[in-house]
Amino acid sequence: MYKLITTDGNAKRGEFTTPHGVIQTPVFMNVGTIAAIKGAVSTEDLQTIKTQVQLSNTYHLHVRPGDEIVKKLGGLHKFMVWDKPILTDSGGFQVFSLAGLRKIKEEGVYFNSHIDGRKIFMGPEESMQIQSNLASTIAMAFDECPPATAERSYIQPSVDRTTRWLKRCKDEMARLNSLEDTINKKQMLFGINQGGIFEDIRIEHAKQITELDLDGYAIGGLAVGESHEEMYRIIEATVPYLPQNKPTYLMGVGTPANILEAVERGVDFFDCVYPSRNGRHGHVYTNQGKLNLFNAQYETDDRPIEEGCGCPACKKYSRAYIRHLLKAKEMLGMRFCVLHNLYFYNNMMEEIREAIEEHRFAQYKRRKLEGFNNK
RNA sequence: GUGGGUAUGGCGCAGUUGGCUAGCGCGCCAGAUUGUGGCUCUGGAGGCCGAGGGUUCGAGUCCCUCUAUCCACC
Repeated sequence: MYKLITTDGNAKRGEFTTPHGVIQTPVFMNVGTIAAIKGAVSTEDLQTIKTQVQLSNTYHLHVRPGDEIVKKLGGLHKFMVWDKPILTDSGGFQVFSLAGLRKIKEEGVYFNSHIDGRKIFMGPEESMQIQSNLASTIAMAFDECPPATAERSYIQPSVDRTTRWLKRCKDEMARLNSLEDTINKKQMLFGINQGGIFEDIRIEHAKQITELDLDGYAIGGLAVGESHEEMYRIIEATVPYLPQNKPTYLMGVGTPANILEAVERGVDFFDCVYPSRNGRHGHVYTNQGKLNLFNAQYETDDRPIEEGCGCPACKKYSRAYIRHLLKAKEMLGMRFCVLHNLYFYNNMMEEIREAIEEHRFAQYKRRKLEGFNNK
């Protein structure tokens, strides 16, 4: 259940109540694709870096260790020892982003495993069954995510199929939630809006999926090659046609600046691999922009990544030490950077929520963006 | 001491029967990365080819001397 606390322009400050606790929005979900945030990050760490929601992935967990195994062990929450909300992505994106050979049919998608190459079929029902086995808090609909370069003639039939798939997802989820041995019988389902960079297709699709009365709605198929301007234009055009009494989730986005722009346009949920992946690569976020700790200039820099930052890395360790760890390919270096970046994101979301509550979001955003550009 | 091998960017190596601005891997210096394969990709800097002499239109490639180093033997 989504409760709107207050607004500031189009920016929304809300609370989303789930069976695993309340999510304060806007929120950035921390990506742990394989039931772990890469970089040796534990549940204990997540508590210190203000994580509210973890995101895991249907496709990855289906391939390894297998959703049946996770179910036997009591579901994802018990498996990874995390009692707060978990959102599972449907596997739709992975089918299109990393499976090399694939065939899209009305019933679903045939493709090869990226682990051992074996053939896998996944359709709406399979995705729901896997997510039900994983017992996440929120399941995502199984959709097709076409590239930004896709033409209208490809997008329209693809979106129509995604709509048909969404109805099947809803029916299957309802069936699964009613079964006796289902772990989470209150699993929520978010639908996904598609339509590439065509506003009219986006809007029409938004209207159609809104009728299905799901628990939340995502905007998918963005940040896949189009420009920032195009992305903002589509968000601005689409959000008004999604239900305002449900959370809006912008999938896979993005940079801190992307998030500020999207919050301003009414988005509540975000997720992105940037803070964790960039962290593993030594790129760290600060209020003065992004730093690459591999750069030679940090070799003797004994300052923390960011002065005054409350993350476990900045409290004690220097840029020079972390750079050394990174250069030596020591896991601890990655770990510090990932913890810092996730803290940076989670903390920024907290600041955003406060700014909206105090109706000074526009000012907050402007200052933040100015800082990022200082680099 | 004798015989043999090797000397090419920080390290490890390619460089055909001598032919144009000497390559490659790693490292180094930068840059990409948006519902994650700790990956991958893209640029860049850096070498008077151990030293000296010779042959030749032309030598990293052939010849001589020296130096360094490795192996075997005494």
